[in-house]
Amino acid sequence: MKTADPELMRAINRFTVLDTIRRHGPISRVEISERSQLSTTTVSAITASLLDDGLILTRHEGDIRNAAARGRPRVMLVLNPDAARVVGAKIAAHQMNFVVTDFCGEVISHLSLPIRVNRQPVGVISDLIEDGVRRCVVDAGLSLDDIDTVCIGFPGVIEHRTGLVRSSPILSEPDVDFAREMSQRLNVATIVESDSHAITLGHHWFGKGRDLDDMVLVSLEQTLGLGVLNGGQLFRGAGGLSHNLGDLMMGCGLAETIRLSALAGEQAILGEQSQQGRFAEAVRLGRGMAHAQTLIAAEDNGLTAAATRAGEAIGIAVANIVTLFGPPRVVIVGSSLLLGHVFLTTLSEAYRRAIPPSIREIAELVFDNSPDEMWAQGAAVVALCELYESPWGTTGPAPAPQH
Amino acid sequence: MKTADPELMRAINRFTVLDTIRRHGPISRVEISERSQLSTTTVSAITASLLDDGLILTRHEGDIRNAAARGRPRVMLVLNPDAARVVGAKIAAHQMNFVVTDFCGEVISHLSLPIRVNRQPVGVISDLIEDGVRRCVVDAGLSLDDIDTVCIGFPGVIEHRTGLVRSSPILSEPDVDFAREMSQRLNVATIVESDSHAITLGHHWFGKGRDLDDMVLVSLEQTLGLGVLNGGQLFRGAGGLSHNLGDLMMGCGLAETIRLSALAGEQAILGEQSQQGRFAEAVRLGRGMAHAQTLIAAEDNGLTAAATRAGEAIGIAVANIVTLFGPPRVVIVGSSLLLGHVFLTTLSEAYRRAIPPSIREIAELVFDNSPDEMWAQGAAVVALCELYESPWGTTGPAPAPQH
DNA sequence: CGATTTTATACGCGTTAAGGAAAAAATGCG
DNA sequence: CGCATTTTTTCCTTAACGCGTATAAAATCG
Repeated sequence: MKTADPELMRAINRFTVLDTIRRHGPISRVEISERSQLSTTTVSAITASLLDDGLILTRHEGDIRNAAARGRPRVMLVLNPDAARVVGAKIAAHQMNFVVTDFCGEVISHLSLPIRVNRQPVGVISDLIEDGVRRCVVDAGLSLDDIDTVCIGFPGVIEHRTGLVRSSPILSEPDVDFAREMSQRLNVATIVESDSHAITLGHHWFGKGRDLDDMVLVSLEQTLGLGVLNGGQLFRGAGGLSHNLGDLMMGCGLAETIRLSALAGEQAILGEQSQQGRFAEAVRLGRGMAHAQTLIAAEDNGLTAAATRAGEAIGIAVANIVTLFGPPRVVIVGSSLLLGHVFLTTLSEAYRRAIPPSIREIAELVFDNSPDEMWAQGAAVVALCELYESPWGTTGPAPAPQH
Repeated sequence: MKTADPELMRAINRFTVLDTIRRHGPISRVEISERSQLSTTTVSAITASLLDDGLILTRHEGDIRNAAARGRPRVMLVLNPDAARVVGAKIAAHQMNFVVTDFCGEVISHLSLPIRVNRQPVGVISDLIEDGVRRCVVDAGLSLDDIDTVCIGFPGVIEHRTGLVRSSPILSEPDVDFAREMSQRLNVATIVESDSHAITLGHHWFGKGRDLDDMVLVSLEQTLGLGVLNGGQLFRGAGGLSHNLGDLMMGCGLAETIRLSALAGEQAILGEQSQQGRFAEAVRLGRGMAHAQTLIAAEDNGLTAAATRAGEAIGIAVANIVTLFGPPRVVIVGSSLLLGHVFLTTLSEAYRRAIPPSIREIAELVFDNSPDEMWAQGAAVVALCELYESPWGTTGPAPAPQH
């Protein structure tokens, strides 16, 4: 059971203020006070402390109120981008993406490496990731010493609390302690997180979930993942395990059951054709879905059927997720969206038919195919969230030692 | 965003102490301090306040430590059963159950009314519930004025925050504001909650979930419900809606989909036979499942097939729930358990086959068919939880006004 | 039987943080 | 240049936690 002491109180209120400044751009102390329900006194004390710690900056310009601004002008506060730097990474089967971001989550440098890591030994993958991180940091004009935290987004089932990769399609062995591995290699605090969770927070900060504190995100890539945002925070089930939608069983009786991944996973959609020729080439380059889309446009019957089947299954699964979580919005992301029109309309239609009428109105479906960079940025956001919540100094301008 | 102030701090710590006393029976202050990580000073102050408010009592007997107990003997603290009384109710299609409990959740009186409320007008149902509550209170030797809170457990989709019954199989109309209706009739604060949520908390306090702060409960009655306990608290999705498992879609493609309720709902299992003769009689008395079990034992092929089909479907659904929430335990309750051996083994077997191997070990399945009284008691627990969290006085012995 | 030991609880004090009142700062307007 | 106005800071009060220590209550020992 969590007990409360002044420290917790300070942590909560500091985070509230910092998060308010992050969300609502340049903002004055009074407005923070209004938004957060904290007294102006408290806001003043906390902002003083944040300024003292160098986490925020004052900006005297930009008071965009009524031009007839009388009285003492507001001093606007913004995050100090230079307060910290983090690295976010997204590891996929055929592609690795790295970003370095500032304290605001803005991307400073981006590195995309089209390398197949699928089924490589853990040591090789660690090597590749280490190289990617180092290079991306150098590209940003920084050194690893300038980096506060690294967060690596991995497909599969990840135990966030311990940094354990319980199972991942790109690792041949289970239960890899990747967090420790990378922390040691880089000598920087490293978080390992499910890629779905990363992109969920990414959308919460910068994407399709900016306005909501409750939502669900479904990611359709090599694995089928889920991120649940509840009260502005990621919902991590008991044990902090990430979810794996692909393991959901579709079907009524044992005779006809099949896992969702076998219906709508990347491999299931692309099928056997993808093992050969130009298709295999495209897949190897991480462009399997795009290639499939051109084939579908050219009326490839097999692929069209696969896309339809996958769309239906996902639509039903999403309806079930909505039944369980009742979110106001479902954001659907991932490479499978590249399958195009057939897939999307089938999905939407299946969803519409599967959702119980009584809750048909509560959730809206939103599709988004942001580039891989955004996934890496999401991982960076995961790292930033931890920084935001970590304790820094104490509130208030420390009683300056009298000289 | 929730901000912190001394009031919140106090509320958190008071609750922690109160909950520790409730859970760990007669307990001394030192032990509370050890368990809660609060200093002995704080525990002393808070317990003084709780004693002052009459919520707890001291007991000088019962120090069950090492017999060679030297030093000052510990003073044991227990909840004061008389600190409050609440009413819990479980409303089902053919049966209403009421309990009055003390502050510890112990049942003082229990009333079971075998009345069919199914599809009655809202006014009639309200009348019946009102009568039941009043009579149960009188049976306990109390008057309604002695009751602090009433909680009514309803099947269906309930919005706990507002007390709205969004949809329920026993109400013919949607969106009934039952909380207000009953509050007005009884002139006592009334909570409306999903019956699944009620029995979940009931099991957390007294049943199969006493030792766990994270678990999932699946209830199989007229409706198929779900309760998720996360960190010792009920997980209520966005908007505080309760879940409805019965609305889950089983099946891969649109052609073969069917809702879980159509496979494993009470009506789906009992089938058309239950409309006639002695079976109908049994159903009307709320003994449909028990009757079905005797028929199955007598090798009724139709019913056996139905039970098998339902067991398979539920087993798969439970596996999917575990995939999503990863709880260490799943408690399965409800009248359908009365179907007996065929149903239970099919369910377990289907679960075993449907659960992904990687997480096969994390969750255990537990069956429980406690009597209806426990559901009502669970509703009482819901009411008690609100009382526990509500602010009472201030911490510590108020600085006695100097005379 | 009283002194000593041992343990539990209570009390005083210091620290930290929130919040209210009022002063101080910074600007526009007459 | 003084005054009105709005924002921010300063000072003070209140509340709560934790530390150290005093006190209370029993068991043991001389």
